[in-house]
Amino acid sequence: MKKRVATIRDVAAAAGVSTATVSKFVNSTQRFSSAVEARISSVIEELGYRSNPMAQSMITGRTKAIGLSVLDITNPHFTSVVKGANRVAQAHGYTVLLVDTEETPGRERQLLEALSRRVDGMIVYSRTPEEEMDWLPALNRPAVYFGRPEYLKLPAVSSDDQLGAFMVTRHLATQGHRRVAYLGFPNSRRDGERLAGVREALAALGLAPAVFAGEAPTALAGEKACSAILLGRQPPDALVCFNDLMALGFLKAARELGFRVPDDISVVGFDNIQFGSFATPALTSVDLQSERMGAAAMQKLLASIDGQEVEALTVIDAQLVLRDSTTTRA
Amino acid sequence: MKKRVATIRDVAAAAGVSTATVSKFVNSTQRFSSAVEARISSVIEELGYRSNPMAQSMITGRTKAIGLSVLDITNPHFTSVVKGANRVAQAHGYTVLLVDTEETPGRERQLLEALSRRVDGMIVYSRTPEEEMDWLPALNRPAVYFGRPEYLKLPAVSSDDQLGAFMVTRHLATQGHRRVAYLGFPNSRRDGERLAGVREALAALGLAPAVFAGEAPTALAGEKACSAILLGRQPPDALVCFNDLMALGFLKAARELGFRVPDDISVVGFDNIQFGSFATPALTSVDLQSERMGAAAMQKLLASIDGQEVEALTVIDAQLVLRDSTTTRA
DNA sequence: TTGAAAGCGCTAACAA
DNA sequence: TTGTTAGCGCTTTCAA
Repeated sequence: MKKRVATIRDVAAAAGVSTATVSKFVNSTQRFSSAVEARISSVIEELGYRSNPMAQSMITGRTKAIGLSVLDITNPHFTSVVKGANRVAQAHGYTVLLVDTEETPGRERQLLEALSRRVDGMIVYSRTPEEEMDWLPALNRPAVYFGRPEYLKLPAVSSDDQLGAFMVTRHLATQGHRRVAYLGFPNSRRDGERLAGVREALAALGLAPAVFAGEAPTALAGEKACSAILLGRQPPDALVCFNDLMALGFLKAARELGFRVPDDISVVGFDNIQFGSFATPALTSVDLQSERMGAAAMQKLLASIDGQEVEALTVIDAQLVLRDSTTTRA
Repeated sequence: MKKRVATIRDVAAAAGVSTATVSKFVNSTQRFSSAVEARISSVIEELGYRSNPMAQSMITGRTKAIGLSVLDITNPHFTSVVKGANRVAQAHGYTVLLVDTEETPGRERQLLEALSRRVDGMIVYSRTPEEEMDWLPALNRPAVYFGRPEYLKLPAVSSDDQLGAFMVTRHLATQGHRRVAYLGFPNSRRDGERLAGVREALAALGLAPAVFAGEAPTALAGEKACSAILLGRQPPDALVCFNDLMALGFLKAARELGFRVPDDISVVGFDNIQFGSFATPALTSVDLQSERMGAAAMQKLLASIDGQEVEALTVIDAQLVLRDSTTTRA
């Protein structure tokens, strides 16, 4: 016996009204006589009727779903972004379709294009150069972009990376560090801003950073980069890492090489992931408020889906969180 | 000017064929004369036609989407599960709708019921007692369950928690530990199995564990539980924690209390999250192969959607990963 | 206050 | 090889 799900027609028939009436009642677009409403209600209850969201979407063109694409769900920064976005979405009755591009921009376009027809809007955290993302606005769906788009005309949410980097570098300088290095991940859109912040703060003192490049925004890359930084001819007395993951890897490798943080070198990262506080020494970090970023992006997207005007760029500010991986230099 | 998207009818008209022909061609359910195929192709290209997945789903009843519900996306264990599941889904052309129940079972049912009509199947990682989840099979959608269902008749994927706990406890015993304690999280379905494994291994030596209960499966709960464990009258010489997060928190608090791990106490966790290796000392852990679990669950679900027979229970085995938080006792 | 009827964009028999 | 024709389950004028 095939158990068919009840349709609006079944309800209408059983309640002795038209499908139009049921539809309007269910969506509370119109009130009816209490007799009718009661009848419909009880039939719905009895039949266990639930409207078919597909059919509904087909007509209304709205799916109550949002596509969210991140670079790597395994990175706690992105996890927090997802958390924040998801929370807001849920509160508004939306569900999140997750796209993890796994740091491979190749599939990104394909995935998002396929997704675009199944969602009411998308939030995109991408590494692809803006100039190669013309297809995104062309999808003709409300979208929010993470970062500071210069070419793309899309509402965006961004952290203030340059200011964050400036702040932490300035702090390091104030604490007496003079040989500040930056371990970056040049492939990232944010890398330039962070480096600029470091440069800016140092330039005020007539200094410049040594710059190192990691091969990925991961702990492993941080580990690998360590020896070149610490065992070079002019080892720095402070290191600003592109993110906490790299900093964590660096910390581990430094210890294995026999260096002591922060005595030999102060280390800071970005993102303030929770695991920074469980490292030894606990990691000083620039908190970009990842979860708030995700929430802000979702809020913005929902507002724009709702037809509201949204400002072009929302900047979430950075906050320096001091822990034990930084110290004062004589 | 309203830019309308091309429908199958537009394509059919422009190519001088019927919509049925276009449909069959697009879905490659049938071949046509090369002249016709060429004409359709070029029209599709020209009009930028893409089939409307909603309309398609409404008819076929398949959405090419899978609902995946986890307890807390912020926990790296779940993150890895999502990663594994997502990878398999993507490879099969499915997208993942993420549901983060945030450890609050209240919304779970509501969220999943709403989701069930928009997905072809679901994977559920839940904390709700099985007896209260009758609604899940009632949703009448293929589903895969994480754990070992006894009441629910659902295909499942599970780690071998008891064996994992047995292994690590046995190892601790072999290394000379005699006062092994367990810091659990009784709300979890897995807690009982892990504790049973600890008990089993200890019983072989005529020993029994001291059992402590954490208030959440988080690092913070691990921190909080620390003092009661270390400063009690009979402090243990080894502690098995419910998961790595709790172990990490414990490690931190223990250090703050002036204890030394592993000299004063050996500590192990479950999940083998990547951040365990960045703690000091690096955390010994039972690797449950979270990512593989996610992948296995998705594979199983897709197979069952595909109409294949799937075995009731897939067990992913646990592997002990030794690091520096455990040692040998005299 | 209620209902009839025309679709939304597509697929799937079935015909030709 | 191609087309005709019913719908899928629902919303939405528009009329009663």
